[in-house]
Amino acid sequence: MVENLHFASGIYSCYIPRVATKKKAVWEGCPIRFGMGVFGDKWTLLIIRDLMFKGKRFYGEFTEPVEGIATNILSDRLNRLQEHEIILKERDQHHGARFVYRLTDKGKDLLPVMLSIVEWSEKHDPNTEAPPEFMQKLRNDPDELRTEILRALDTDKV
Amino acid sequence: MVENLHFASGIYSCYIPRVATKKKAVWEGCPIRFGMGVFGDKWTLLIIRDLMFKGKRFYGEFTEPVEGIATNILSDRLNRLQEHEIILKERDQHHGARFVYRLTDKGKDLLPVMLSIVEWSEKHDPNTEAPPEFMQKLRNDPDELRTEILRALDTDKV
DNA sequence: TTATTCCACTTGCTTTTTGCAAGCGAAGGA
DNA sequence: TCCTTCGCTTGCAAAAAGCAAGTGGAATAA
Repeated sequence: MVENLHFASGIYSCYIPRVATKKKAVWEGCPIRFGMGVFGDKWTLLIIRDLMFKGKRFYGEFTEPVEGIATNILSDRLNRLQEHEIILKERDQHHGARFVYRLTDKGKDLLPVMLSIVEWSEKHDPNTEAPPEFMQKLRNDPDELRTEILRALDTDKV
Repeated sequence: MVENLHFASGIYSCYIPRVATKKKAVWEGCPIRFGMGVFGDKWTLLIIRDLMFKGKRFYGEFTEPVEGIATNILSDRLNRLQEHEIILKERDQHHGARFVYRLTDKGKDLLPVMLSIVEWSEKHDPNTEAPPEFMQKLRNDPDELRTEILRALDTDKV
């Protein structure tokens, strides 16, 4: 039975040596566990969604009450994302009082993760609001869609 | 600037109407938010990983101290996953005292999400333990890899 | 039949994280 | 100079997670 999983047995075995010790959890090693250490909570991927798909860049924009993240949690998650080098923070050229948050290349690399979540949710959420033309593009020409999104993120930089 | 995101503007706009109201969060609608409502925590995807890649099927196996999930949390997550129809629970034919947990089709549909996380983590975790031959297959022939994994999950059923 | 073991939780308690509202200091503009 | 905006920080209440021990049903052993 488990022998059939021989192709995954490498992944299986890779968890054994690194055990989360008391008071000092180890989140590296296993790829899924590593991911959970970075975005294993409700809010992190929602922030990344806002940066990636919604064109949000300013602190204040993230607090808009769509889901309604608390400002202390937002502050904490933005810091963690900076520590993980998934976003970076710079002064706004045109509006000196505020900062601009942008995805790094490492952050942009999360695009396939985001899109696979979108695809799963659109299929299984009976009340999905994912726009049909987006889903159509995602299914018919995902490479083109990814390129478009990345291009938009780059031009957005200015 | 944001105009460049026209292709995603549908996704953008789809968040506006459904606002998480006080004490009654709405997790449907937006695909990313929907996903977070299902697996937006540290443990859920680790359990799915164990079912999908590690051939684990019994309650006791999930508690093995690799990451070390507490039994009350495990119980809670298994119940939630059942409610979401991502896993199902049956008596073990050969060993009547215990139950077998298995992924439903909806659960197996999470495979692309899992694999995209694996790909991202392998790239960005300097201490990754993802086996090279698995990653090679994932990059060279992802369709074949997915098929293999799904086939193994089905034969595993017996 | 009775006793024992295994299994899958459940309970009670402590610790940590989150949520919420208010406040605060630095920078910029009037 | 004063006022506003921005990006947090603080204090406190509520919820969730972690931990260890206990429980009750089903199977197996005597």
